[in-house]
Amino acid sequence: MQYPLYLSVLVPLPLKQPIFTYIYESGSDEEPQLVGRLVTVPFGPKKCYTGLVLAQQHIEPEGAHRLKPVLKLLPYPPIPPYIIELWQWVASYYMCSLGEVLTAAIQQGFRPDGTQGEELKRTALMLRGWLPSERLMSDAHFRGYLQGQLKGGSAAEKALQKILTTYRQGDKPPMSLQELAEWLETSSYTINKLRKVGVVEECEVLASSLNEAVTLPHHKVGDALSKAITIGSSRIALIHCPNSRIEERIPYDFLLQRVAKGKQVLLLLPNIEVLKQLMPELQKQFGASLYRYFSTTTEKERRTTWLAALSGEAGLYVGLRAAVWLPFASLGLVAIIDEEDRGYRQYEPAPRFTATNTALMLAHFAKVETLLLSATPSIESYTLALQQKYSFVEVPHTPPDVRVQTVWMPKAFEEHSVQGRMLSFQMIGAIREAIDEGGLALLLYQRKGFARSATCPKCQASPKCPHCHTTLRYMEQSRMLVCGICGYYQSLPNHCPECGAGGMQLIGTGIERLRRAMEELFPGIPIKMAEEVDRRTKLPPVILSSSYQPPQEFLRSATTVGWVQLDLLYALSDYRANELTFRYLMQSRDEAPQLQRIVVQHFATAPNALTAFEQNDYQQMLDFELEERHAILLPPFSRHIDIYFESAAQSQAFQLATTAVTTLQNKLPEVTTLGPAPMPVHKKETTIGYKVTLLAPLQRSSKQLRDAIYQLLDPLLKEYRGPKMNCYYDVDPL
DNA sequence: TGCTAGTGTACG
DNA sequence: GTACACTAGCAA
Repeated sequence: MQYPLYLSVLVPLPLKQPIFTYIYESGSDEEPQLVGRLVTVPFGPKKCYTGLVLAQQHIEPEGAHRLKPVLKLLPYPPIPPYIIELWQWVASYYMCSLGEVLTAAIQQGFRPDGTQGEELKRTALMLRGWLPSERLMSDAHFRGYLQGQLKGGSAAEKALQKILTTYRQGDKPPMSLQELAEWLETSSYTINKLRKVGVVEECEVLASSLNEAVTLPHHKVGDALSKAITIGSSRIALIHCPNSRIEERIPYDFLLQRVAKGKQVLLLLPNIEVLKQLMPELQKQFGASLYRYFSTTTEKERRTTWLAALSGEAGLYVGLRAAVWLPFASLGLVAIIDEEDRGYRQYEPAPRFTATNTALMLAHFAKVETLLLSATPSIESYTLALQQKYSFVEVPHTPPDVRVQTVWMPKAFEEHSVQGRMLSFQMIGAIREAIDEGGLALLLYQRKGFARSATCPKCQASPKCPHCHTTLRYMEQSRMLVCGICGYYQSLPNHCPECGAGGMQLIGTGIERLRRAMEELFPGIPIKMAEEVDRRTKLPPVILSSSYQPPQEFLRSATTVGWVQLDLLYALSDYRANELTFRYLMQSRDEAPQLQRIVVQHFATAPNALTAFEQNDYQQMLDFELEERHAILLPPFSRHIDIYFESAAQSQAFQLATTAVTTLQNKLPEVTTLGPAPMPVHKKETTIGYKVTLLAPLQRSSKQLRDAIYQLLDPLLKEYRGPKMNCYYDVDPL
């Protein structure tokens, strides 16, 4: 008996309600299992999208709408139910549409979208050709009928016999008619006959489903790190590897063992730089069972990896944050390297999610273990370890043999031991040592341009960005005043635009001024900015980096690291500033194998991060942070959610954000609601955004909190009349 | 009256 | 996200 099936299909669009019903006419006797399958469906008057089947039923649903039919059932295996559960969790936890999660989770290449009528772009891994028909293989009646049709002893009947005795479904790729004739040892006339009666039919098959089995790697002699790992009953282990370099945080042997057992292992890395650095060794260790999944690989390779994950191929799956979307059919382990890294956070576009947290949920739904390996774990993870939600492993280590000098700049100025505005005698001495021994001095100064501002000597006015209202910095190279946020630029005016006085003064310092000072102090020595260095030739003796996380390859060669002004990081108005300062200090020393000495200049008195770093004491930083954050209920002692209101109309956005703040403060008094804070324009359009920050106590479940927010804000947005307003959430921002 | 730009609504 | 219907504003 045949009847139509009604499918609930999730479409990859950012809608509040992205699930729609379609009709599927099934051709076979049994009810096909379509949940988890990808289907192409018509949507609206012109478009069609590939969506995910969430449910099926044969009872006609209510509503008099005329339902549209499914256009095509994609030949991928179904997405495992626990993966769909994970995606639903992401949409709910990170407060975004399930359609947005689907868009992120299944890349464009795997779900061809297009215009109705026009042939959908065929996916590259499909093989097209002729094979014995599915009906022949599955339907005994049809088989009998065909055998009756073809005269006994005829060439066609012999060919059918051959198919029935030798062919098993899926063991041959689709063939051309000529190849089919060769296989069946018959003529094109007979093939044509078989085609007409329906013994063979044209079909499309996934190329990868015919992959031959990969030999799994042998498991080798254990490394010390793998031996140290123990995982408790919580199935999550936080592994603290103090003073380690990135390659020392990969438990190769532990991962190999799981792969050798025929399991899929997900290895998450925080950024492309680390990934490139580790790739040769990973390739050596895992060989053919290494599957790569990140944006710089070819689309074909990503698709192979995706299909391998979905078909349950054992192996090590390596990727950046997007690899958490791989639909693993037989996951055995998740390993996250440097879980605290900001590279795991995605801000734009939605879903705004943290891959570390999402990967933990992936492992949770798959009921497998997770390893978090880090040199400086986040306060959040450490707290969970303290609460015994994670088991905690401290890997033995040897403190590095590096000379650490700290210079308190106010005192240095007082003693007149500062040259070129910002370099103490200690710093200059350390740089000179590096130059003399033929090493590399790497100076860190996270301040772009030449000067902080151009200021009028008479009225003290400084040109500001018309979009962001921040003071424009002066860039020496382009001789322009530039906005550090949106990139707006203008030339340096000769006269003050406010009062007309002449002789604008350049106030404050930037990395370009540092370079000029260095050139005066070290004449004849090549001094380069990090971005100018030609990586193919020998490194210059001095490199200036405007990032506190300089490129790994410079750290690898550095013999001296100089922090020109620690305060630019430490004094950020971010409750994670101290934690971040400690982490970057540690990295600038521990990831540099050649390092002899490190000099840190600072203005603040005894920053905790610096003292903890000098004493090589992670615990000291943690204790300080936990106390600070507990006192004012910051994460991990509260939940942090940011709400954004964006519109071209500034006053309306501000007004709505203000109303939201008052409503939230009145109705949720236990939650600290801050803002609205104006946000810099981040897109090219002239939209203005306001941010409202919520810090909610942990007593209430996060689900309850989110529901309460929706209940209060949805009516506000519904009532709002005026220019287009965009409102979105950012849960657990980093 | 005709055109354009902006907005609201629905999409199964 | 895209398509289409609708409306306000404006020029002919």
